[in-house]
Amino acid sequence: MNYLMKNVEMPLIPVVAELEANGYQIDCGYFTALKAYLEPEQALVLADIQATAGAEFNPASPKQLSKLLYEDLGLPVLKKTEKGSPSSDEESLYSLRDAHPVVGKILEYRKTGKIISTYCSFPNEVDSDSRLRPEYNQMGAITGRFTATKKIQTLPKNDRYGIRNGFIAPLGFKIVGADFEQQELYILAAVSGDQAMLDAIANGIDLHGLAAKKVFGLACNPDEVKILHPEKRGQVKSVQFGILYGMEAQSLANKLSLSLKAAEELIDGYFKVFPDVKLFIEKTRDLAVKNGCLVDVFGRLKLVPDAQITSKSKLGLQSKALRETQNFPIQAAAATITKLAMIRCHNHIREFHPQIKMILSLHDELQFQVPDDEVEHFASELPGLMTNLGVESFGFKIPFKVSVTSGQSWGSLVAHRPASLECAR
DNA sequence: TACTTCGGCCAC
DNA sequence: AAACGTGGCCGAAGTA
Repeated sequence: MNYLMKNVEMPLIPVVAELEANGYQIDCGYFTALKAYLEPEQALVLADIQATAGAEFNPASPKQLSKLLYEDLGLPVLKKTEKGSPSSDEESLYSLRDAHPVVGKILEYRKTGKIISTYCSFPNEVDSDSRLRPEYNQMGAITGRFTATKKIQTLPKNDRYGIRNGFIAPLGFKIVGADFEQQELYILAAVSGDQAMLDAIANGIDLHGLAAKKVFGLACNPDEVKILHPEKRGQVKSVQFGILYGMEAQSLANKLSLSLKAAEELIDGYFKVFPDVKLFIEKTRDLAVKNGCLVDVFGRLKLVPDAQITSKSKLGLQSKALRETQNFPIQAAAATITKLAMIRCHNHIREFHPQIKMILSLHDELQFQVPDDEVEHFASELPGLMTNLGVESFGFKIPFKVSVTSGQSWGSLVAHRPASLECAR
C-alpha cells in the first residue's frame, strides 16, 4: 500500500467517524432570536426597494434584478456572468452604488438575506441534543482537503451578527482550537526548499516584511516594514498570496491597480528574493505540461490533461489548468499535514483525555470540546502534537507554528494563555 | 412534484 | 471591493 493509503486515509476513517458522531453544540435560541430580529428588518428593506421597482419585484431574482438595473434604470453593465448575462453580483453593485439609491438597498437586502436563509436555519438542522452533525467527505476535494455538509466550513467570520457565537461548548466545557499559522506558506518553503524563505521562517522574521524590504530596497528591518511601509508590505503580500493560487501578472495588476509591466516587475522582484520558489513553480508547471498530471510530496495525484493543450483557441483552458497545477502541490501537502494532525490528536485524546471530543476540522485548524479542568493541560500539549508533523513525515526542514485558542464559543476564541502567566497583574 | 442549472456568496 | 486555487448551499427559474 502506498504512503497515503497506509498512513493517512485508512487510519483517518475512525477519526472521521468520531468527528461526525460528536458534532458541534448549537445555541438554538441564538439563531431563532436572530432570525426573529432580522426578518422584520428585511421586510422594511424589501418595501423600500419595491417603492422603486414595483410591488411584484423580487430582488433575490438575478433575472428581475438585471432587468431593473440595466433596462429600466439604464445603468451600465460592468461585468457579465459565465453564460454572458449582465452580472449583478456584489462587485458590480458596489461599483454602481452611487449611480442610484436603490443599489445600496439591494446590497443590504442581499447581505441580510444570506444570513437569514443560510445561517439562521441551524435550529432546523440539529439533532435532538442540539448538536449539528455535518458529514465529512475525506476525499471530497482533489487536493485531499475535506468537504463537508451543513455549512460547517463556511460560517461567516467577523460578520455583524456574530454567527460563530452560536457554536458553543456546553456548560462545564470549553472550545479549544489549534491553528497551523500560515500553513500553506510553510509548505511552500518546505517543498520548494527555498533557503531564504526557510531561514526567515526559522528565525521568526515577518516574511512579507522581508520580501518588501528586498523588493523595494527599504532601509528598515523586515519587522519594521509593517509599521513604516504598510502599503508596500501589502503589495508583496498579494504576490505571496497569488503564488499559492497560481495567479498571473495581469490579475495582480488589476488587484493593485498597476500596469502589467509594473506587476511583472513586482513578481520578478519577489522571485529574486526567493529564487527556489520560482524554480519550484516552473518545474511544477513543466511537469504538468509534459505528463498531463502531477504528484505532490506525499504522493497525491491530480490529472491536468488541459495543461497539454496547444491549440491557441483554448489557451484559456490551459491557463486555468496551470493555475490549478501551481496550487495543487501546496494545498495537497497542507491537507495531508492536517489529516496527520487529526490522527495524532485522536490517538492522544483516546489514551489520555477520554472526555475530550474532536468537533471540527477546517483545513488548517482543529477544534475540540474540552472539560474545564483539562483545558490548561490539553492546550499545553497541542503544539507538541502538531508542530513536528512535517519534519517527521517528510523531512521538512522547519517545524510548523501552531497557535492555540480557547473560549466558550467559536466566535469568542482568544489566544490561549497559560494560567501561570495570568497572575502577573 | 422532483430534478437540474444558473447566479450569487460564504469559508480556508 | 475583489480579482487567482479548493469547495457547498441558497433561491429563482427552467425542465421532466
